Amino acid sequence: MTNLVTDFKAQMALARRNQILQGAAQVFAEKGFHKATTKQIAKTAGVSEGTIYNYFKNKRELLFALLDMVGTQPLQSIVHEAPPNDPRAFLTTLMHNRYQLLKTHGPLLAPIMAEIFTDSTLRSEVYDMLIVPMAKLVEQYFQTQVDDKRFRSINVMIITRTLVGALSFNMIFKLSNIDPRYAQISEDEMIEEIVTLFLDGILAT
Amino acid sequence: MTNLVTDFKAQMALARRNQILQGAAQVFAEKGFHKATTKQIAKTAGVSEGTIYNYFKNKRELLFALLDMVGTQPLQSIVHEAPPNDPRAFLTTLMHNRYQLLKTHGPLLAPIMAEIFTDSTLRSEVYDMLIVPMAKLVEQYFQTQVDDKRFRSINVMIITRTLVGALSFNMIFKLSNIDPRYAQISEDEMIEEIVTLFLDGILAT
Amino acid sequence: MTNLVTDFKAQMALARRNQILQGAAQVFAEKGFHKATTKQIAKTAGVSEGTIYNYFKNKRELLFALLDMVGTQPLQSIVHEAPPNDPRAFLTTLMHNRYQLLKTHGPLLAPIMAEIFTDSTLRSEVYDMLIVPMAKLVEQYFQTQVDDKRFRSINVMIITRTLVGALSFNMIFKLSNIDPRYAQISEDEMIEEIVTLFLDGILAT
Amino acid sequence: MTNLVTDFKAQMALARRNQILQGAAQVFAEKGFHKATTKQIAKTAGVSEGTIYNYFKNKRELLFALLDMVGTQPLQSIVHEAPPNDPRAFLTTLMHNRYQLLKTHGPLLAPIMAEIFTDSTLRSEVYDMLIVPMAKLVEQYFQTQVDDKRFRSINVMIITRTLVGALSFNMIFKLSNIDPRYAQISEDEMIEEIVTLFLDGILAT
DNA sequence: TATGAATGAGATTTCATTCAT
DNA sequence: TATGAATGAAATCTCATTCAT
Repeated sequence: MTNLVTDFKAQMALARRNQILQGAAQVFAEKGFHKATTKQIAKTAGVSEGTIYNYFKNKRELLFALLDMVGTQPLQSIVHEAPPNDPRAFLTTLMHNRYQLLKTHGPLLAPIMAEIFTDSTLRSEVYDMLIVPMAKLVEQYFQTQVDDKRFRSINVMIITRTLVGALSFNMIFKLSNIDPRYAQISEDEMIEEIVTLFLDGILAT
Repeated sequence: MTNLVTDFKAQMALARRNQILQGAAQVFAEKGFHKATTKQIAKTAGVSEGTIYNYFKNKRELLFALLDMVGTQPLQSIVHEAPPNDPRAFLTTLMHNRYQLLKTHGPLLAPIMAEIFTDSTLRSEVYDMLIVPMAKLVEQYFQTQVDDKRFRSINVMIITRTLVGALSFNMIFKLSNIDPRYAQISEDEMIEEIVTLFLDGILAT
Repeated sequence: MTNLVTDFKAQMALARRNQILQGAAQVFAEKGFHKATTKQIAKTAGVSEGTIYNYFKNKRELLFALLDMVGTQPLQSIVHEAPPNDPRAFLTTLMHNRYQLLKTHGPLLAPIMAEIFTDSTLRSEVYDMLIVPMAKLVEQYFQTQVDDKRFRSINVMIITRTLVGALSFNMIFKLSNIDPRYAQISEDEMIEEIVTLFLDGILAT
Repeated sequence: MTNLVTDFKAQMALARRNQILQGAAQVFAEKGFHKATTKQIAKTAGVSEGTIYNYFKNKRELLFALLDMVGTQPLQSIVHEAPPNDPRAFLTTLMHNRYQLLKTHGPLLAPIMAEIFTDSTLRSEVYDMLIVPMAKLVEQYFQTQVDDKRFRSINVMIITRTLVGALSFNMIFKLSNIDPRYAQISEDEMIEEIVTLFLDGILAT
């Protein structure tokens, strides 16, 4: 068997794997992890139930595989994209980047988030894959700014979590339809408001 | 049948209802909603499976009932407890209050949170019951401060969600064991750091 | 709840358990363990599939439970029934007893025997439950006879297994329809032939 | 196409067939018939799953084919090898021969035996292939000895089954590890004990 | 002929809910 | 009202077999 054939087969396998993942993503997004049945996933993906198990050990592995898809999102570049001496630009860029990530993968992340509260393995995985990279990046950035006296003395760990939580919460409100008032605010406005808060606080000057 | 007897019966029924809810709370906290079985709940509560269905329509209603228990937490008092002209005191008091709430009900809230991502009814209920009261309170407070020129002009809606998100995220980190560094920070320190951020921002002066 | 009620319930439970075991026995006998489905067993027993699992942890436990039924067969009495000084009577009685056991439980033992070759746990259980008691009894009897000089010096372990094997094999032939010639031989004749072989050997005198 | 080519092809096909059977034998021996998967057999044999079905109609045919391999064991020669007038030599030779057969094919015979209890076709086949040839041979030998007055008058059919059962049972004990005491007895001793029993019985003289 | 991906029927097991006592 | 045995739908996963390449 030549390499060409091998490559072709590998391509096909990858395509089929993705086909299944797409189906799983869709059904998970619609029904959540538990109410999504393998039968439904198979039907949506256009394969038989058995085929799913040729590519994934079990239903849970589908969730992990989907997480991997989301997790492999570039983040490091932000450090270089934004001018290092302009914290406003940095934070703004970072937040837009995360917003786009959630906008893209939001429906998929919901069932993953749901499982997080129950499944400690998944919890660790999400933490290591989605939280840690961002947190580390932001912490380091904050520390640098503190060292350079551009930021006052802060607990970078807490402030970082504060940032992540603040952003996440607002994103969820903006991307969901919970509060209709959010529809009237643009992504830019929302992010600017948060950035300004972090930089200047809310006290009148 | 006299009122006395009726009352006694009602009391018994209420007691039995609570008994069941205690059992459900415990098992939900341990196993999460889906892996909690009614058999297990019945055993933990010390009743039979059938009895559960005399007090609750189905397993899902147990979750809603538990949410009601958590939701009926006093919050309004904070406004009066803290001096209205001292935003730092207000925010600090508020945050401690919420922290205590999560500390008390955290294990029970986890399975509820997990279901939120799947169950839109539950989502609305949690939103109306836990988020809205706090959000409304904080929004009003913020608006007052803005009107009184103590706060600069802000989008109170966004800043409020930012506050809630920031606090929630930090609380989760502190109450879980995800990041060991959080163990070395006291509740007071954590809340102070967040409050200061909100009031002053992070820029060096 | 009075003891009467408890007893009644226990009786019912035992009856239901037996009802299921009867169904399992029948289906196992017809189809063998692997081809017997729980659905079929449930139908035959006249209960729902779920009910089976209220009484037995899994399908395999049905097999073990059936084995227990077969295993609890009296054997010790033989020692006392037969005159101790009459080896011919002892062996004859023993063999008839075992023959009756197999005649009664044969169809049920077949699927158990089949699993023995695959399932080492079952193998041990059958060995301990069916082989060991008989073997021990016979070995002791043989040893006594040797000590009393009624038997020549023999390896009681081997001779015992020889006896068990010899009897088992003949019983299987007699109870199955493999060899039609066996139909023309009575149980008495068969056992007498074997007993005489053991006592006298086959050499012409 | 010449005969040479045809022959070559036939040789290849036979080789491939054997290759598959070797794999099947190994996996059946390890896992038993039911737990052996065609995937595992294919891997062990070094072929693809599909190829198996080019040579065998289904998984069950593999078992039958393996049985054929075991069954084609020479036995007739024994009659000529052992001095006809020396029953002890004859029985001893016969038993050693069967013991070697089981020693060689034992692991493979186990899964076959397991299926016997369920599969009547297999049962007949094993009977015709393994039991009948030996039984017939032994029966004839016994009859001759009876006719020659070297053996007393016996039911050759029963005594033959007795012999086969006696030997089989002891062999299984010796080849398995069920009873550790069997490890301390040599093959020679075991067989001699059985032979002596058959010839002389166990009564003290 | 060889491959191995795809199939899909079918099996075991779980568990929320019902209902006769 | 309390019980808990019975239910049976439904879900996951396995694996012998097929078939396009």
